[in-house]
Amino acid sequence: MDGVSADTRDLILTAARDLFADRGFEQTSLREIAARVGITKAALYYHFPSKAELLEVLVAPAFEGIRDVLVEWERAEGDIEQWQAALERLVDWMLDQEQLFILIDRNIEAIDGLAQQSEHFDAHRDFHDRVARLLGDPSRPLIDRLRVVSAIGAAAAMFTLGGRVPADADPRDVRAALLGIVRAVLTAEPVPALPRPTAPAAV
Amino acid sequence: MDGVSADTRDLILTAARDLFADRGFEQTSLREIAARVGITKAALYYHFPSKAELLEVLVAPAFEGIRDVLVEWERAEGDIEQWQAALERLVDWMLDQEQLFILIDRNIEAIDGLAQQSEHFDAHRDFHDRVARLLGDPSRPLIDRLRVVSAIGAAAAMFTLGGRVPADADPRDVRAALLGIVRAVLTAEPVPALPRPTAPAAV
DNA sequence: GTCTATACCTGGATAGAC
DNA sequence: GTCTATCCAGGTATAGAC
Repeated sequence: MDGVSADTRDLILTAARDLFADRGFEQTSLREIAARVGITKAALYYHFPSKAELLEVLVAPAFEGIRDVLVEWERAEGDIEQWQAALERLVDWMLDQEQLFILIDRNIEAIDGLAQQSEHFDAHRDFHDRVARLLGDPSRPLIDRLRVVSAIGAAAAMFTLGGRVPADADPRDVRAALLGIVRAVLTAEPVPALPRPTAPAAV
Repeated sequence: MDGVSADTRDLILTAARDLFADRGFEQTSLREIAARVGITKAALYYHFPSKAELLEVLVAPAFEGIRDVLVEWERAEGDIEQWQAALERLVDWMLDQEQLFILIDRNIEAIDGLAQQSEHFDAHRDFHDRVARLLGDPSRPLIDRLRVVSAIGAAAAMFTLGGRVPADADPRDVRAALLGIVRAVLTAEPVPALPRPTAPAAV
């Protein structure tokens, strides 16, 4: 049979994922993708109606994964243990889908822009809306809002700032460290105004 | 007199900053910038040699500010109080330069891409190098590396995920919360392997 | 059903007139 | 210091070969 023969559509998706993750969505031309697959630029349009939809097909599953976590946050108002559990799943998912997550982070601006115009990218819009709603919800204590948002940022920072998991580290240790950090953020207390002697040097 | 008359170069920079922050670098055409200033697209090229350099002039001071914080991290190996002090300056700087920071975060992918090709964007490359070096340094405990990187991610998450400071919040409360979160991350301990995320962990 | 050839439009960039 | 004219690359779209 042809169970092994990756069809053109899959080859296109693979080439696009690698190029988008490497040099970014905007910096990747359809000509490059077509060349890597071995077809012409126009042939892409038989398989995908636009460059944007190519990106969406790649990232949609990821945002659906994050959405599930956020939905639980909303359900579990103020319950830190529930949040911690949801964050744990997010951390595991990030470690699992490392490549995909890097792609999303690198191209978050492109995804943002496309989501505003396109009728697609529903999952992304949904994610963005939920975060904004959470952050701006006056019915919750400010510290709780910042705890949740900062916990996501802390968990993702390794990817957003560093790019990848340190090669010399045991993945289990990384997981343990990230979970500990997440828990610390979720239970963090505001610091009363500290008079720091060091003058905040202006930029 | 022309003391008040902002010259064309300043008008271009202002228009570019607003447009880049609003719809993003790639999505903003030189035509739009020129139109907002009231000149033609080609006229921009008298003031700036390329679209990329326009962006660099805008963001360079910011990366120099971050670099100073990172330099201190490297100096203060393992000294959490030193890191906390550096992070405090970073938080204050973010809250001060909110608009600029949002611009950078929105366009980090474009900046990344341009920094790879251009001989400019030195400050950005330097920042990126230092984070990667810190994260991959086997001579430091893994937990310390992740603490520092995650602390930056936690502090910046409000901007990277939410977009801006909640309108209803007192800036001093936001600062106190962020500093508390940063401190919690810097002192976070790894969580021993938990068998089940849903287990009612007693804390 | 799959792909090539080709044309169109927008956007970044340059040259040269004024 | 600003403009017109022009070029080239890239995303988009269609017609038609196989």
